[in-house]
Amino acid sequence: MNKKKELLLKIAKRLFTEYGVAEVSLRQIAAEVGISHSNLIYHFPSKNDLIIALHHQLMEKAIALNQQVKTASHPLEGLLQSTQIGFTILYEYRFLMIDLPHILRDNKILHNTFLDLEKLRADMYSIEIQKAVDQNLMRQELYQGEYTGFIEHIKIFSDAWIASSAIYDSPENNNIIEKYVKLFMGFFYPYLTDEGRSVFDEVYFQ
Amino acid sequence: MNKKKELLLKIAKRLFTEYGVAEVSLRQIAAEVGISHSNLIYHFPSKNDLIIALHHQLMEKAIALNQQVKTASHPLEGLLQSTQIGFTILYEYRFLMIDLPHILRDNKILHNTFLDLEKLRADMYSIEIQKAVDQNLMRQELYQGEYTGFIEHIKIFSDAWIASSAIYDSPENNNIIEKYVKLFMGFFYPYLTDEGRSVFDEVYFQ
DNA sequence: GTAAATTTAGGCCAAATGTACTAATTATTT
DNA sequence: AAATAATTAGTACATTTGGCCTAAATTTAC
Repeated sequence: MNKKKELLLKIAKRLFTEYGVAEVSLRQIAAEVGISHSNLIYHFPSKNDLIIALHHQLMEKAIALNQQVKTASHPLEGLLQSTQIGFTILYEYRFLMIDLPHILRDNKILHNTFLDLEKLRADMYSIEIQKAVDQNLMRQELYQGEYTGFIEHIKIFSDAWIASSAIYDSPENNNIIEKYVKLFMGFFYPYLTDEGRSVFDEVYFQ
Repeated sequence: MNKKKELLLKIAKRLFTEYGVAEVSLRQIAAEVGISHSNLIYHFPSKNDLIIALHHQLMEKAIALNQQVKTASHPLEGLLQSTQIGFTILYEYRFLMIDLPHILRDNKILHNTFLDLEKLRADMYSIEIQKAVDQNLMRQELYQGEYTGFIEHIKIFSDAWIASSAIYDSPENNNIIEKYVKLFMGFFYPYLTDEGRSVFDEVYFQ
């Protein structure tokens, strides 16, 4: 990736975050960077190309950082670590999540990427929960399909917390990520066993 | 409310739902109705006025329908009923929730309305949960603030399920509302007492 | 050092949009 | 019936935006 392109993406990301994807034009971005409209188009022919490139950046960072988190002692610890990392990176690219339906509506490729990712996430959660059940950290299902529903809950939350934050949280608040990581982890608490709870408290409250 | 205005709102709602708020212009709406662009502007000077009027419709319907649900025998039954009603009405106006951040970004009035509504909802949930705890249908908190977090979970879900559905559900699926009402009710299950669970099963599975 | 490729800028165009103004038509009131 | 108010249509204008083409400038390759 070019230095120049990285600069363009950085500024595009800032403007998208500040004003929303729909409200920012290629001309505005070019003006902000200090280059001509044509020049920006030379590098990124359309707004969609910028968005795809930024999404690509996000994925690269997420993959790179998550490979550093493999030595968790418990499923719950790994979960907390990857949640913190994931939420932090995602927040940097929050314009994607804030305008997600709008972006995916006119971007079939990205939409399909999201559908694929959703399946991966569901599998990942499913495996982690199974591990936690096996280690007697989480209880058995109370009814058939309970954890399937639970996974739906946390998937929707993972997609939605940024948009929710954009609506309800004060922009001055600088504990946003911490707040939503905590809320996310709170999803698990009622499903934990007594043992799970003591492990959880230990991991989570240092 | 005028017959004419109602027609305009109906068609605007359809177009917003189908193509997204940002992608529909006043000229398109006018063309679809079969009136001149100027005429539409006479009734609704801007897109925002249409959105505010539609939101007003939504609130009127929600208030009217919820007044018919006062005779629930349990908090859980009332919760289920008002959830079903609320989700059904909201789904009719789903364009509002799908493009929510975008809409609220350039609509301070509606944004403040949402912030106020959020507080009302939180209080309502808080009261219902307290009732359920008092009636031994839901358990006590396991830790200080557990139900505060829980209310955050269900508020975010309530705001987000429509956008999530727009992204992940097949448009042919016609059990969408049922699916998300079920998911919503599933949030409560792990917090129920044994008694709460038997009541819940009875209410929910007829 | 020269040729080729890459990058950059400027201008032009067509389409769309919001806005405003005027005139005509229709409905309502008196 | 006449006057007044409400509704509707037409038009024109400024702005913005995405696309496209050409030429200049800069970098890279040979």
